[in-house]
Amino acid sequence: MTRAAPYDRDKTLDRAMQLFWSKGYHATSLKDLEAALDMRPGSIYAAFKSKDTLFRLALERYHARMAEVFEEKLAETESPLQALADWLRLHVERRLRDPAPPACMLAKTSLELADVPGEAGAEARAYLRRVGERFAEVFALARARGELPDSADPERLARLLQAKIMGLTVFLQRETDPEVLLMLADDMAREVLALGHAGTGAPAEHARQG
Amino acid sequence: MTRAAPYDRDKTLDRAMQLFWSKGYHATSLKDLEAALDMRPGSIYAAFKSKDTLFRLALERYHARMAEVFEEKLAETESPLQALADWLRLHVERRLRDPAPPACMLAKTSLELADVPGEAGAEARAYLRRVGERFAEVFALARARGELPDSADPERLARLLQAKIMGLTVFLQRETDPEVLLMLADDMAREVLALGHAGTGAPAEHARQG
DNA sequence: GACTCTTTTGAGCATTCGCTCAAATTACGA
DNA sequence: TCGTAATTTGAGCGAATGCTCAAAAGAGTC
Repeated sequence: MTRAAPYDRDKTLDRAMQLFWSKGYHATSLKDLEAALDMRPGSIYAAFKSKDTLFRLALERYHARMAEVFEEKLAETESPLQALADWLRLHVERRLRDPAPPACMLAKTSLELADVPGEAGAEARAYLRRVGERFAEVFALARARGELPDSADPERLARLLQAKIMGLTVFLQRETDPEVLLMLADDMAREVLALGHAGTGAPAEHARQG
Repeated sequence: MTRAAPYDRDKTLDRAMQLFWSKGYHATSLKDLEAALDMRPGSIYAAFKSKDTLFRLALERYHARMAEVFEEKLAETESPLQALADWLRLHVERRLRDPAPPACMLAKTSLELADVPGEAGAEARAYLRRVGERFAEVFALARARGELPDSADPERLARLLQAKIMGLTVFLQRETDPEVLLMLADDMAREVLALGHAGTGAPAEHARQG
């Protein structure tokens, strides 16, 4: 090796992720990327091959970051159900503090690149599927610990939760009042915790197996 | 007047809506529109002024269509709560039958045009706000009829419901199994109906006022 | 300092973008 | 049948798009 790349690949990918996350794939031009990464076109293509590839690296990074925060919360909380509820609230609190885009990048991409040829849209949907599977594992764990009735269907609960979360992040885009948003996250968190109180034959017995 | 336009403006707008709905704003080129509307660029600009204007007309149309179906269901059902639940299921059933794009065009647009200058994104968010207000009216009606406890907060319930619906439509994009989707709609419908059984001091007392 | 290998540079490619406008076409009244 | 005004046409505009590549610049070895 005779010359090291002067840029920090990690920070560069972070900036690309931030930009793509906020503007989406199509609305982000190479001029935008050149400015954000402080690199000239040739360097960008030498380092990342194409706009498409760079976008997919940004997607992968986004997924990894989100999973990291989630697993952290899960590890530090006794009850899996409580961890899900806490994470929901934490998610909104973070978005109120950070200048990060409010909506989920995976959901955004899945929608933007729905009928557009290319792998990026399908890739985003694959990541979403993995997130859903992880939620199902957590619900299964909760059931094994007796937090959920035996009749509970982890996959079904996971889909319901994931749909709610994606809806929450879409909602974050149109609403800015912190109080309202925290209330919404709280309502969803309560619905998760209420699953634990069910199985008594009482109300809120949605999402049973079969 | 000496020459009538040969095209049917209503059908033309429908086709434009379908195209924008499915591909989004940026991924839809004028070439695509020319083909879908069977019009040459000059005619399109004479009739609709610009791509942006045409897109906003498509948005308006989408909102009107959705509102129409909703109001119809509401009018034909005794209980407002039941109407909401039925409409939720109806929505998914329709998407399974029709070849229409699965995701809500308003949510899609709100996300795609989040950080992009222009009015279209804000307009989509304004329509979403109107939908939310309508939901709140329906919940208020349910409360007035005694279907909900006096302590219920219609606006809060409306936000929760709307977030769930948007999440549902995002979910529709990644999942295609009809059984799974109907199950999900059913779970959400049940959560709406469960609100009616609350107020007994039992579980599922989320979304109270204050 | 000269040589080598790697990386950056940026002018500029081909293509596509949204859009315009002078000319051709059409349907009506006289 | 003709004149007229509204409408359609499509070649093509200027600008922007994603991207390339020959040349320049830098970091290491001797």
